[in-house]
Amino acid sequence: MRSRESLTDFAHTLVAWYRVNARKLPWRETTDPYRILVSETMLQQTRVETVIPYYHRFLEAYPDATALADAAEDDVMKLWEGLGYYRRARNLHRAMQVVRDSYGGTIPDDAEAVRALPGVGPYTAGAVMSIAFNRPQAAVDGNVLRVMARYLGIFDPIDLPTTKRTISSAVDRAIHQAEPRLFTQALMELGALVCVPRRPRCDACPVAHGCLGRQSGRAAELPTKTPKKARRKRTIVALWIERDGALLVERRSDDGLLAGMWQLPMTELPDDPPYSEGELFLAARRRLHKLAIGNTIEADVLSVADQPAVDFLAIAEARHVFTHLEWRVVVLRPIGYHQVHIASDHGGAAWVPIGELSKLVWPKVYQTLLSQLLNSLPVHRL
DNA sequence: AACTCGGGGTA
DNA sequence: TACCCAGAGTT
Repeated sequence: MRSRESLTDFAHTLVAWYRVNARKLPWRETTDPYRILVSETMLQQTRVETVIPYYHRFLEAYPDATALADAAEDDVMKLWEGLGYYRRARNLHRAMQVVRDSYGGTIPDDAEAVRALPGVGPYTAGAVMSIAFNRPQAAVDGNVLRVMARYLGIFDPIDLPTTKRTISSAVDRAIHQAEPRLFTQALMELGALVCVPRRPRCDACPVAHGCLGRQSGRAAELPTKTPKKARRKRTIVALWIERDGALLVERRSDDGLLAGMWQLPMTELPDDPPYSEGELFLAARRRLHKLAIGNTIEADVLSVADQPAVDFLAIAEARHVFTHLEWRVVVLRPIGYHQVHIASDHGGAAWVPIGELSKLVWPKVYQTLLSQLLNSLPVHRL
């Protein structure tokens, strides 16, 4: 481990570099802990350029903690739509309700209280404490893990808790040697601009002289990570059922993937692809059957779900890659019967006028499919 | 310690 | 493709 002297030099050099090279970012115009927390939450696993427009819209709608606490969850989700990791939005909403109810609407200058808020982990707590309150508490994100693994010459995988602790304690010591607010951002800024994942720009690095990774000649190989499992693939059969200018849609479960968001009525096929067209149609027929149970329609057609009396037309297809999962979504439109009488209270589905679809919160893959289908298809009648 | 949870930019 | 991004929560 490094001596206090070298950590002091490291901290001072880094901050001096940051004062000259810092990017101008919206959340650097303030030290309001609420705004810092909003930005840090949005920035979790998300790039700066992606966050900026969301940050502006969100703070315009909810300028302070109480405004967010008082908002309806669906409205909060609508502003988060497309940003991903939607649990972040629910947790931030709940966190501000705690702040409203327990702290009078002001985020407390208290590390334990901040860390206890929903959605606030070790990194975000450190970021809020150091950036907003200028307290010497380490904020260790992916940038910092990479920078420190290289600077300290750590070849152990950075995703291991023990490695994270080693780096975190080094940063905890270093942050005392400089102004915390600047040091935290300087370390991340170095990772974003100079000590980048591939081909680090060591020639432009202010602390290259003390970097063990560079001295070993293997800086670009760092950090190491444990190998991860391959993504599994799934096939989704979704139904396009339109009637009188309304579309049949359904809401996802309140927990799990894309919790509470809207989608076309669908079934996720149980196994890995590939599936034949016949298997897709069979799954679609079964889903349609569930939607139609208890209704007057086509009892003769749908009562025997496995009989191919209803046919389908594939009208759209999209692939979507999640972190641990890959979807192929096939949209099928039933043909071969005249009318569908499906009440909104069957199978969890609801009829929504096409003009009002945009009021709902949609996962990206369904946004893509809907815009394709609503723009390209002629108005079709069932 | 492993797994879940989005979406997009980049080589 | 594969990796990575201002990670947190659950099991």
